[in-house]
Formats: sequence, structure tokens, C-alpha cells
Amino acid sequence: MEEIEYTNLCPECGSKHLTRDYDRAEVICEKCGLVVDDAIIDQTPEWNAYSYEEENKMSRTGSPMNYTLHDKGLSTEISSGNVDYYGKKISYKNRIAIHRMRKWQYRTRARNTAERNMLNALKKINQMASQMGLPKSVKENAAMIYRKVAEKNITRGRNTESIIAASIYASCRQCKVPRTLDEISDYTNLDNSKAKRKVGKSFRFLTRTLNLGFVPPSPEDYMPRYANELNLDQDVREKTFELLRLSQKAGFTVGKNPLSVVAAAIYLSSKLCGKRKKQHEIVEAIGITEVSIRNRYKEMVEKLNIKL
DNA sequence: AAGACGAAAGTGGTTGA
DNA sequence: TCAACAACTTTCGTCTT
Repeated sequence: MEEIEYTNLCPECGSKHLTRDYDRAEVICEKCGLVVDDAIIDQTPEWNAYSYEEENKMSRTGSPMNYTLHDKGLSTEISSGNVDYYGKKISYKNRIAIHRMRKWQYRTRARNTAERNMLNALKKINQMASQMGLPKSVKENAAMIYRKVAEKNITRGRNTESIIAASIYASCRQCKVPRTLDEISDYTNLDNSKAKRKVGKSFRFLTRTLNLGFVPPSPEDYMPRYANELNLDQDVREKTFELLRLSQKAGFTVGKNPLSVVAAAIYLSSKLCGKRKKQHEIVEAIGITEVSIRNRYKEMVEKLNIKL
């Protein structure tokens, strides 16, 4: 976690000890714990270069390159006949040389298209991750994941957008930066009703082919983020954490939405600490329904034998 | 009157034949 | 590929504080 002094003051307590938490993409007040800003925009230049050549391509001189055209209409074909421009026969020796040239022309061009696609994709990753306010490490990790997928040549026939989103989601999971599949799907251009399913499918596909071996996200991973969002006091946070640990140990949380479990734990612990949060407050922050909180809550009270 | 509760019906995803 | 299934959501009337 990188800590840089933030220039503004905390609107809650006026303290100027604000820190940027790039891991969670939040600005937090050290004194009162208020989350001043929960979507830090990365302010580094808008392009990232992932290799020396790319850095050169991206230098700020001239107009930007247009990567949408295959070869910008500038290529020359080496034709495959064995007569020259005037119709004269080409000697055997020259024919071999020309054949070799043709081969290399084909090879270099194929490499260039692949690289161009890669560049486009990396640009998009950068863009999406910045919009979501994700830290640089997550961005770079996502780019690396995407690169691995592309190298295996398995993006063909699949929607690039969903693979990009899946790479970002996988990166978030690896870096323990809690973002839900829903949130990430919202930032794609995919049709809203199907976005989550498509991204999820790509994600599963991606983990399978790269052998990323993910364990399902645990409620604890999500806890700190929502604790910040809901402005929970330290004692409530600790209680929540304890409840989550006990619940996991008791084993009744498997197969349940980790978000519901977090929500219930927060609701219960705030109640136990006498600093009650309303169900609808928690619902707003976490994005599930009151009914789900109640169900998990009821179960938690029952299974953990909690006296109210 | 706000907040919590719970029943009932509907939705989307998983599983196993 | 299809039905059964569990978890979750939506909706809405009722109870509690």
C-alpha cells in the first residue's frame, strides 16, 4: 500500500492526514477512517507502453497512428508467378531469393497484425482499469494475463471485450482488490443483460486454459472495502471480522454469495456493538437485497448461538 | 412512521441424468 | 439437452419499535 499525502482536508474531521490506498483505490482519512474518495483516477499519462518498441510508437510526435487499418494501405505484394514485370522468365537463383523474400514479408506482416491487436487490447485494458480507478499494479497484471491468453491463440472467435474484462477481473482477484463481476461488466460495451454472463464465461475459460486455480473469493476479501464505505468504527470492524471467521469455520457460508455473508456480518456486528446500521444502508453499499441480509443474518444468529 | 420481518412467486446458474 | 434444485431477488402485506 502506497501512502502519499493528499492535498485536501477530510470533510468529516478536518484532518489533513489523508492517504491514498492504491490497493483499494481509495483515499482514506487516517484520523476518522472516512473514505474521502473511492475511485481514485490514475493520473499518469493515458498510455502505457509494454515494451521498448511500443514506447517508441507512442512518443508524442506527429499525429497518432491509426491502428484500425490493417496495413494502412502501404504494403507491397510480392507476386508468386515466375515471370518478371516484363514477362521475362526469372532465373532459378532469383526465384529462390524472391521466394525467401515473400516468405519473410508474410511472416513480418502477420506478426504486425498480432501486435496491433495486442496493442489495441492493452490500450483498452488501460482505459477500462482507469475508469474503474484501479491501481497501476492491477492494470499491469491484467495486461500480463491478457498477453498470456493472446499468446495461446485462443482469443479467436471470442469476444475481445469480454476477455479483456475477464483479465481485469482475474487481476483484481489475484491482487485482492475486491471488485465484483457485476461492477466490471458494467464498464464494458457489452449488452447489459448478457454482459455478466459473457464476462463470467470468459473468466472461467481463462482460468482453465492458464491454470490460474482460483479459490472462490471469501467474504473477508470484500469486508474492508464495505466497512470503509459504511464508515464502520473499529470495534464494529473487528466484530465483523470475528463473525466472518467463526461463520467460515462453522461451514455454513459455502455456496452462499460472499456479499450476502459480509452484509449479514456487518448488520449483526453493528447491532451487537450498539451502533446499528439500517438494512437499507447496507443494501445500498453492497448491492444485494434486504431479504438476503435477513436470511444470512438469521442463519448466522442461529448457527453461532448468538444471544441478542 | 420508519424499519424489520417473512411469505410467495420469479430469475439465472449449476448439476446430474 | 433438459429437468430438478438451491440461492437470490422482487414484491408486498404485516409486525415492531
